[in-house]
Amino acid sequence: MIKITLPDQSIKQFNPGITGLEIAKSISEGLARNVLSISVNGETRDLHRPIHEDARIKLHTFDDREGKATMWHSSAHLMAAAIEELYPGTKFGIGPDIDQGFYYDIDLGDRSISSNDFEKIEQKMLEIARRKEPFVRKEIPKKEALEYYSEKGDEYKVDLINDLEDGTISFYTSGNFTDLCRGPHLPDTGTIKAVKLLNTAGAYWRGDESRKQLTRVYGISFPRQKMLKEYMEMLEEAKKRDHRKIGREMELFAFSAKVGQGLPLWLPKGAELRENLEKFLKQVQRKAGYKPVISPHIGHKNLYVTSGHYEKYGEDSFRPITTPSEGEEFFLKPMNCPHHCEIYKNKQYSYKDMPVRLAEFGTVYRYEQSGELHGLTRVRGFTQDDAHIFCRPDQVKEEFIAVIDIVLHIFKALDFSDYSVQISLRNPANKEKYIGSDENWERAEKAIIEATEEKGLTGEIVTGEAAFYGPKLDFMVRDALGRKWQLGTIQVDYNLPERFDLEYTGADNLKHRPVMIHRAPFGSMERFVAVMIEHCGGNFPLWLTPDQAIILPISEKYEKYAKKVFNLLNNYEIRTLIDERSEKTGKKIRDAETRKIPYMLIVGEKEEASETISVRKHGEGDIGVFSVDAFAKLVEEETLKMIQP
RNA sequence: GCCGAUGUAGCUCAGUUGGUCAGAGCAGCUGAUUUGUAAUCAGCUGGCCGGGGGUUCGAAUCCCUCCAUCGGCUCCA
Repeated sequence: MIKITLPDQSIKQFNPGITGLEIAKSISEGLARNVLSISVNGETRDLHRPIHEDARIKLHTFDDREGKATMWHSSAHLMAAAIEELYPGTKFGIGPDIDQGFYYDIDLGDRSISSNDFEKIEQKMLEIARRKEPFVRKEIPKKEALEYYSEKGDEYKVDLINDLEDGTISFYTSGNFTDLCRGPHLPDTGTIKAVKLLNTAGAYWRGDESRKQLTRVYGISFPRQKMLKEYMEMLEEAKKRDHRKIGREMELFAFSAKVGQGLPLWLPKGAELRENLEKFLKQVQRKAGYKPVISPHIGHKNLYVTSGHYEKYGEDSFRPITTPSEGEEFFLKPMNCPHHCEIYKNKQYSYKDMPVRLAEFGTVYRYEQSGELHGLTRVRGFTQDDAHIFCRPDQVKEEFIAVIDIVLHIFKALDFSDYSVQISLRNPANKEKYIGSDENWERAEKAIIEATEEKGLTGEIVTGEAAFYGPKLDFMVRDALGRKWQLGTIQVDYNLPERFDLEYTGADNLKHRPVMIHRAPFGSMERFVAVMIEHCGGNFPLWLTPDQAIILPISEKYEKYAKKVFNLLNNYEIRTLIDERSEKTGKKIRDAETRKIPYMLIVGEKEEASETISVRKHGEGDIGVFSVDAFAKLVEEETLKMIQP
C-alpha cells in the first residue's frame, strides 16, 4: 500500500499504481466528473498516470489554475488535430495554454486562415472531442523523435527537440495527431464541451524577429457550454467598458492623425478628471513630505549620456533636436530622473536633510513602434506621476513603507479593493548583470520584503526580474471584470546616484552616496485613467468625476430658480451643469443617465416654492427631496469617505 | 517595425456580382411644444465613401501605394 496525502492533510491508503482519477472516485463521484489533472508532489500530471509511491497530491478541476491550464493545453492539441485534418501538411510550432485560453502557432505554407474559417475549425474540434479520443502518453528516445519529425518535414518540432536534453522525450497522441509535449493532458478529448476560436495573429518563431512569422490562432474552451456563454458575455461587457469607446462617448480624450499617432489630446472633461486625480495626489504627497519640482521637456544629449539612457535607447528614440548654429543635440525627455538628479546636485546635503523627495507630474516622450500603440495605455507622450526619493541606505525600508501607504491610499480612494504585488529581485546566480554592492542589494531586497510583509501585502517574489540598477515592487490590481492591470511601481536605484556622483555628508563628515527610489503610484496618468475608465465603466467616483450634478428644470419657468441652485452649489464647489433645453423631463433624465452624471437635481414648481431640489441618483433613481445645504453635505460626505486616509 | 484585418456624415451602421447607392437611426440646427423621474413632434444641415494613383465607357465597390485604426508578435528607460 502507498500513502496518499490530500491537501487537507488527511492520508489515504491505496494500492500502488492507483491513478488520480481513481483517487477522485474514492472521494466523490462529483469530483471524479470534474477533475482534470493532478499534482503529485508538486508536479502536475495526467490523471491516468499511475502513482507508485507515497505522495502528496492535489486534484485540479476547472476552478483552479492548474485545471484550466490542463483543459486549455489539451484544447490546443485538439485545435491542432482539427487543423491537421482540415489543412493537411500544416506544420506546427508551439501550442501552450495561456492566462485566458490557448493558442497554437502554425505554418500553413501558402494558405492562410482567417476568422471566416473559425466556425469550420470549431465544428471539427467538437467532432473530435465527441469521439472521446484518449490522450496517450508515450516516451521515446530523442533520436526517434527527430526521425519522426524530420520525415514529417516539420522543421519547428525538429528545432524544439534539438534544444531538449538527450534521453527520452514524451509525446501525446490523440486520434491521428501526435505532438511533442511534456503534458499533462486530460484523460480524453470528451471533457472539452465548448470551444471558441477568438482571433489570429502573426507571431515570430521563437519570438525572434529575424525568423519566420507563423500564424497564431487563439482560442478558449470550457467543460460546459454555459461557461463559454458567460465568457462571451464577459468579453461583451469588456468591449462596452473599453476606455477608447467611453473616452470618445464621454468626451474625455481624442486622437488626431494630424497631431500624430500615440499623442493623446485631453478634452475639457478628460482634463478635469485628470486634474482631480493630480490635485488629490499632490495633496497626499505634500503631507508625505514631497517637494514639487518642474523640469523642461527636453534635455541635452550629455544628460542622457551621463544617465546611460543614451547608450541604451539613443538609437531607438525620437531623433535629436539640434540647435541651428552650434549644432548642439537635445532629446525629448524620456524620463524625469536625470533632471531630478541635477536638481538634487544643485545643493549640498547633510545626512540630516535626508530623505529628499522631489515630485513632478513630468511629461515624457518615448518612441514606441507604431504597431504597439493602444488607446491611452500605450502612447508616445505621457505624464508620469513621478517622484524620486534620495535617502540614506538605512532609510530605504521606512521610505518604502511610506510609498506603499500612498499607493494603498490611492487604491482605496479609487475603489480598487483587489490588488497584489510582485517583488522583483536579482538573480543571485548571475550577479555580474547588476550594479551596486552586495551589501546594498541585500539591504534593499530585505527592506522591500520586510516592508511588504509589514503592510500585509500578498504577492509573489520573482528572482531575476529586478532591473539592472536595483530591485523593485510592482502593484497589480484587478478591475471590476477581474482583469489584471499593472499600475504603480517602486524601484530602488544604485545606478544613477553613481553616474551623477550624488552625495551627502554623513555624521562622520565624509561624503556618502544616497540611494534613489523611483516611484509612480499611478504609473502614468494616461494609463491610469484608462484603467480607471475600464474599472468603473465610466461611472467615476463622485470626487473624481468631471460633472458631479446636473440641474434639470421641469420647464423654462424654473430656469431662474435653477440658476440660483447652480450658484449655491458653485459656492460649495460642486461641479454642476444645467440642462436648459426645451425637452421633457424624461428626456433630460435619460440623457443625464447616459452621460453617467452621478446626481440629477430636478427643480419645478414644488421645489421652487419650498427652496428644495428633488435628487435622483445615477443608476438608482429618486432618492428624495433635499435642501441645497443638505445635498451639499451629502456630496461632501460621499467624497470624504473615499479620499480620507 | 512585422503578420492579418478594417476605414461610408460627429457617433453606430446599411449599401447584392462595378451601372440614380451616396442611405438610416442617433447627435446637431430651426420651429412648434412649457413639459415631474430613462426618448414630444415637424422640418433642415452634414459625406470627394481615409489620402493619392491606376484599371474601366463607368469605381464606395477591382488593383497598387500611403495614412490611420483594430487583433496579435517583437519592444516597453
